Amino acid sequence: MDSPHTKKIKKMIKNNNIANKSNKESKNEDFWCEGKYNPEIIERKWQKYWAKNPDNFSAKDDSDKEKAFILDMFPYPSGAGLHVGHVESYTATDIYSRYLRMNGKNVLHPQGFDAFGLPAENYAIKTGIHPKETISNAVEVFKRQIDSMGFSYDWSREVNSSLPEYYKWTQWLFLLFYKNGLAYKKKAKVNWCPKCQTVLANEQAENGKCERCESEVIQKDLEQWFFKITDFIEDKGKTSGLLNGLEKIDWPNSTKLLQKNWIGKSEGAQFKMAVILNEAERNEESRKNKTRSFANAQDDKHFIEVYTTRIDTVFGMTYAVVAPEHEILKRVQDDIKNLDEVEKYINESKKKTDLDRMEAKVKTGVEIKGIKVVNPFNGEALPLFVADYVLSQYGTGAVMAVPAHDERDFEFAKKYKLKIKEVISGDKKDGEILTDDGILINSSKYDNLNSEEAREKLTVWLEEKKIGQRKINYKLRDWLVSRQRYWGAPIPIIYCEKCGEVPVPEKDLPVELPDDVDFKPTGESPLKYSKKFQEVRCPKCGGEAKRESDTMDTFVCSSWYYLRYADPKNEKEFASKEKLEKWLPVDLYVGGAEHSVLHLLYARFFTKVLHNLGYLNFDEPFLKLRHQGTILAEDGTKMSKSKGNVVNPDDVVKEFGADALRIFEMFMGPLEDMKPWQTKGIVGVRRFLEKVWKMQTRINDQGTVNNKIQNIKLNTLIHKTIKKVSADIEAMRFNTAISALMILTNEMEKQEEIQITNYQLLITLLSPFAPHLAEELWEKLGHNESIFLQKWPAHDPELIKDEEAELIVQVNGKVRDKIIVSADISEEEAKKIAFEREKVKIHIAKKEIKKVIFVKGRLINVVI
RNA sequence: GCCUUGGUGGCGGAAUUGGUAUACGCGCUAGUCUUAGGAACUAGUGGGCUUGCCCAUGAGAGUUCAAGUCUCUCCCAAGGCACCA
Repeated sequence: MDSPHTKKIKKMIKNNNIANKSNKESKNEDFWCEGKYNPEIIERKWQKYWAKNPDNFSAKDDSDKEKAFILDMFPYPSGAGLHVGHVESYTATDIYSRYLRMNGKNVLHPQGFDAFGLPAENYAIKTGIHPKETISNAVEVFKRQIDSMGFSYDWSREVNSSLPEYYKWTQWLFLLFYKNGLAYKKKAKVNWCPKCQTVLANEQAENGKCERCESEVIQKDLEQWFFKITDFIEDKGKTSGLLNGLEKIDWPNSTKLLQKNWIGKSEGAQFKMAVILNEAERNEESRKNKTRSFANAQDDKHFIEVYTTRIDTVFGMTYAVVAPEHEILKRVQDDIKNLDEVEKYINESKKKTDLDRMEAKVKTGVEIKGIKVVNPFNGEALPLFVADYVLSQYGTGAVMAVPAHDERDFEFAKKYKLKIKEVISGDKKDGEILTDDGILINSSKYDNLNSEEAREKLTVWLEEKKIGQRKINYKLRDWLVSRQRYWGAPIPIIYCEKCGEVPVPEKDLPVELPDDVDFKPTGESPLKYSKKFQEVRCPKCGGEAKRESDTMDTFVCSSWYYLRYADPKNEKEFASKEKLEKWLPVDLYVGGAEHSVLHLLYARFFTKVLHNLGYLNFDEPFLKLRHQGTILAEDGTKMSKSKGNVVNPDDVVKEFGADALRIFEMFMGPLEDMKPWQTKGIVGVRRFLEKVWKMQTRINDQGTVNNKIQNIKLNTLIHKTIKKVSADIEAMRFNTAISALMILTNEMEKQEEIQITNYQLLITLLSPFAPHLAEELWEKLGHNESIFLQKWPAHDPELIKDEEAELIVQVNGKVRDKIIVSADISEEEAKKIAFEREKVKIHIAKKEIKKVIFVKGRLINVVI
């Protein structure tokens, strides 16, 4: 089979097998390049070439071609270097970008670094090395590693969130929010370590203990900066809200749902309940009068407000509960008979962190003696409790308790032996309560209504009596953006004794981070210790003033970076309107699912604010979003440094080549799936590349065709492959695209001679996946111009039509035979042929044929 | 507890509107290549037996000429939320 020439080449390859890693390159470089696929050499060669010809990949501000903005989530440059997970998503966007460019699109495909954040600061505390240095070293490593993968980023647009020329605009945006009432200061509960005298992030205060000194963390009210994200939950002006906006973007449903749940919209009713303070008022007559008249009472000592989504169960209320922080407790404290007990409970609750409260499995509470509340619907006087299973921050901080139809109330009522009154009938299991909707019972004139109808009527009643109304609540709170940390963008505010809170004038931006900061934990925001930084003149009155010493949450920096790529060097604006209009919004965004909520929600919020203020002409930043699935270690567990099972891309590139690694990561499975690494699996991909490489020795460039029939079949396959690979790349099904390329390669390999045009098509189809190999082979075929300046091939619809088809013959749905027929065979003809087949005859035997089902070109099913 | 996504050979995974289950790759088996070697080549590879038939897509039922795909019940795994009234 093999020609003498091929045999000779094979022998050469054999004698110099690639497993031999000893460095023989120097001996005879020409020979090596000729005979053997050596990714180490060709990858370096083409990376150099691409670096010298950045125009091949760069985004053109002045081009008329249709734009496409393909974005990766910019990485945090950690000291650990690039991870195989980075490689996975970057390869996906690189393939997509290269494909789009070859299809004539003007592609913006930038990369940058999310360089502020805790790890570098903690490292500085430990080692004394300045975060600036740590980060710049890590960035260098990342860039080298990224380039070694052959990713076609437009480095001329690189951003780094820790550089003053970037965070100047983060600060500018803060001031924009501030001036528009969207950034404000208020007291907020924070985790506070009394020994370190500092605020701790939630993750530093796990289990209520300080990460550093192990002492008990307490909750402390401190002045903190917030962004008013809750203003943008619903549509605002021309801007769609964070909820509605989700409907028009192409994101994974699970991610949209996560955001929805995080926002946590709930629709219900809020109403007032009269508070009875003493025995005298509990007399039947006065209570009734109270019920009817309290709505007009100006003295709010006399009622509490509760929120519920289940007003249909209101007749089942047997008690009410307020959170320990509820203000009613102070207002009525003179009337509380067991004040000592109540105060003790409140104080204990205050000590608990939110985490403790949530983790407490047993509900606790204390009845407030001497006080009753009145259910306005039936005038019943009910006991009032204080219990920390009711959250002060949500709703009104007070709830009506319906133990018959709410799990939490049921649990509490069982423990304190409170009445349980059923008011909804429906199916329920023994020993359990009914929490679903049903038909109302024991609810006076509302009996026999279903829950939904009842909710409507009861709410209307509340509104008519002016004691309540419809109410929508959200779980989402405003975004706390201030951090008592060094390595972040300083908040551009100055405090003057005379003028108070003064924003830093725009001309004075950026407020630069001082270098002369001691990182050792002193207990306060490190910026407080830089005199140079702290002591300033008030921009308004020129008097002595102090700078805000808090920095911004790193999520602020990452909420707008995608906008900066449009105009990364602009010194006058965060980006010019013209360039924003040219490049934004992002057409495809790829990154980890761990950002489903915070980063992606904050970025959407920023976009909506800027749209509302007229800076942007769109209100959703990322039109299409996909997540890359986690790559697990070979044993199916998560890769982690401590387990020592982390795969370093550098090692893989060294052993198998960047092209092999790229293709392998795409071939492992669907992009979004979690999948385990298999070092052996990469061997198959490498073999595939070798096969493509070796085919160059059997090229027929004379245009003669030896086997016409074979050639027609191959042509069909080639055009089918063009169609499939194109469709798969567009749908980001890279695994099946590669599989199709393998099938084509295997088929071409069987040919005695390979037509040069076919080989060129194969290489072109492969080029986005294995860019180095493709460039090298393309050059060897005598082309002077980069393969990436070629047009992506189009398939010929005429050529993908099969002449013949394999018709499946079934009897009663079971496959009994397969026949090769002409693809457009008619039902009559197919029947005729099928009934003549021995295998069919046997199965039909003498039975009567009831029905024949025919699917054109596919199958014929005989039903007996 | 609630929500979401999944469960297909020894492994990673394919499978259009329901229409050949296991494509492609790994691994494995046998063989080939004038030393050896495999990250080379060739062929085979879901299971069972009576060798042309039966059984197989987490389990069980249902709809259909036909189910991995649709419907219901249950089991398991991963991820998210978690006292939000």
